[in-house]
Amino acid sequence: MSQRSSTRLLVPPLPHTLSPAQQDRRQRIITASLALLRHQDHTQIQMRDVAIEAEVAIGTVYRYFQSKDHLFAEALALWARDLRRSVERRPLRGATNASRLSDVLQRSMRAFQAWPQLAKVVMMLEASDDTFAREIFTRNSAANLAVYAEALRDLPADVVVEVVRVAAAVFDLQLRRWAVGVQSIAEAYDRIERASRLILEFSDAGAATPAGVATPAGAAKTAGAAKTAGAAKATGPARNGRKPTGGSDARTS
Amino acid sequence: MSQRSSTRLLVPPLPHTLSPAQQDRRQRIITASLALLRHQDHTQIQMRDVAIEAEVAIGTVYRYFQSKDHLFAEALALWARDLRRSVERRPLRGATNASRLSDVLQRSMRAFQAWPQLAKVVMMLEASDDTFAREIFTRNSAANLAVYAEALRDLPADVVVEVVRVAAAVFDLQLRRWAVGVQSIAEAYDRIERASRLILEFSDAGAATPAGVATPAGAAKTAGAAKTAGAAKATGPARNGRKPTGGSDARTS
DNA sequence: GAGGAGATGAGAACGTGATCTAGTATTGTG
DNA sequence: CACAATACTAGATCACGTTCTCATCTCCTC
Repeated sequence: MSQRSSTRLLVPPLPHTLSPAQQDRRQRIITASLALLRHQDHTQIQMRDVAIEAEVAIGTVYRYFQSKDHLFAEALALWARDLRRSVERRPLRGATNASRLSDVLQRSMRAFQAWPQLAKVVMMLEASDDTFAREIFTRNSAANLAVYAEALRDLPADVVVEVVRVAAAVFDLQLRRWAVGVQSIAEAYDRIERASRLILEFSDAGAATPAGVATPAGAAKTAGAAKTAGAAKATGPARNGRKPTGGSDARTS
Repeated sequence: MSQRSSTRLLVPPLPHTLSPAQQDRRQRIITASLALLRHQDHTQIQMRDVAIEAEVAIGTVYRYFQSKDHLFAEALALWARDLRRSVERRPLRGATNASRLSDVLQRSMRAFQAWPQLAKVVMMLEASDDTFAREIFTRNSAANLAVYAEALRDLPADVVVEVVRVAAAVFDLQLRRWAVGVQSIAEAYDRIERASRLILEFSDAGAATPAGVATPAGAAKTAGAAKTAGAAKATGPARNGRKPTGGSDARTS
């Protein structure tokens, strides 16, 4: 949390309980934060900046959002919802589970590549203590798992669950390493492909996988694949209208 | 970083360039932060508290450490170095790569279980912008990879690299989910075991692995394994004196 | 021993997330 | 329409990481 121990008694209202004018005001604040995020990291955006951009008082920002973390969690969620529509227009590529999994992960990575400031927001939210921010972030993460699962076919449900968990872990780590500058975006793509193959090696053994785990030629091919992966991070509801898996995780906290 | 844009010209000196009195003072600050971390989260520890505990002025704390993040990165590193000695006294358990990998990961998890505040420190450091903190944290992460690699036998070097990267990603995610309360410690152990088996399924197919990927009995066994895993997170130099793998990653930033 | 350079101490000051205050505007109810 | 309740505004204030200031101490050199 922040510098002043929390004594505020009024919690942010649930969005659906707001009047139309309030919903508009709340949304304006979120879009203002995204607009500012286009030009600078969240660490450089002050809440007073957001208030000015949204044309509300600073107290109004805190009326709707518990904290800066909470606000940026909603901003990330808004971005993710918008991106769902675009990713639904592009079917996953690949003849094997590994290649399709790699494809969806690399699309997600590519979306962040286009807006690196959001990667830093993810980092922040992963470490956030704010319970409102955490809820929103957890829902997003669960939606990610559902989308990753759609890349997998002909596997038992329990195996799918495990695979997408490992895949999500890999993605998080690669995103982080890129976001903090420890590795290049090309390396991130490469590692995603390699890990996808490793994780699903048992399931794709019978498929026509031309490259092994660690061939230099494979690395070059990966860079090419990254170029052709055009969609964004798929974080929305499953395409069949299924509930996001893991959604109950957020409810237990 | 923090509330005041950084204008300080004097960077923290490298520890080995300090006089004996200064090294003692610096170390006192680090141990003071660890002592305070025994009773509260790092978010509740103020730098003035650390200064008082270490019996130095607040300016002296900032003489040796760039930021609060930097200080707690060194505190974590000190803890990790101490724990190397204890993990070196216990050979890894298991007849297969998956079981040995699971063992070392679960030992690491157990060390955090004994001191949960440190898990929150890891979360913070993963998102930290402070370059000094980042360097120390990156070195630690690289040392982790080296230790995980020692659990793997009879695998090509490039496969080992890939496996330990995925394993580290899984560990990070499980640690985080437990630290923020999204899952229990038992679940974290369980997921570590499952992921280890999944990742290494291709290599352990010929070994005598009695449990499948998702048996309830396996889950119960995992809890037992956690009880017997007594050592801490092995983060130090490789036992054979080998250089930590991935160490060059930190040098490139 | 004297003097200078560097380090440390004590505490003030700065900056930004977050909370509070007093006045004004809007909405809901009788 | 009048009044009460609620919401918003503008800006002051608080808290803690961080930086700065001035006085004092320690160490080194001549």
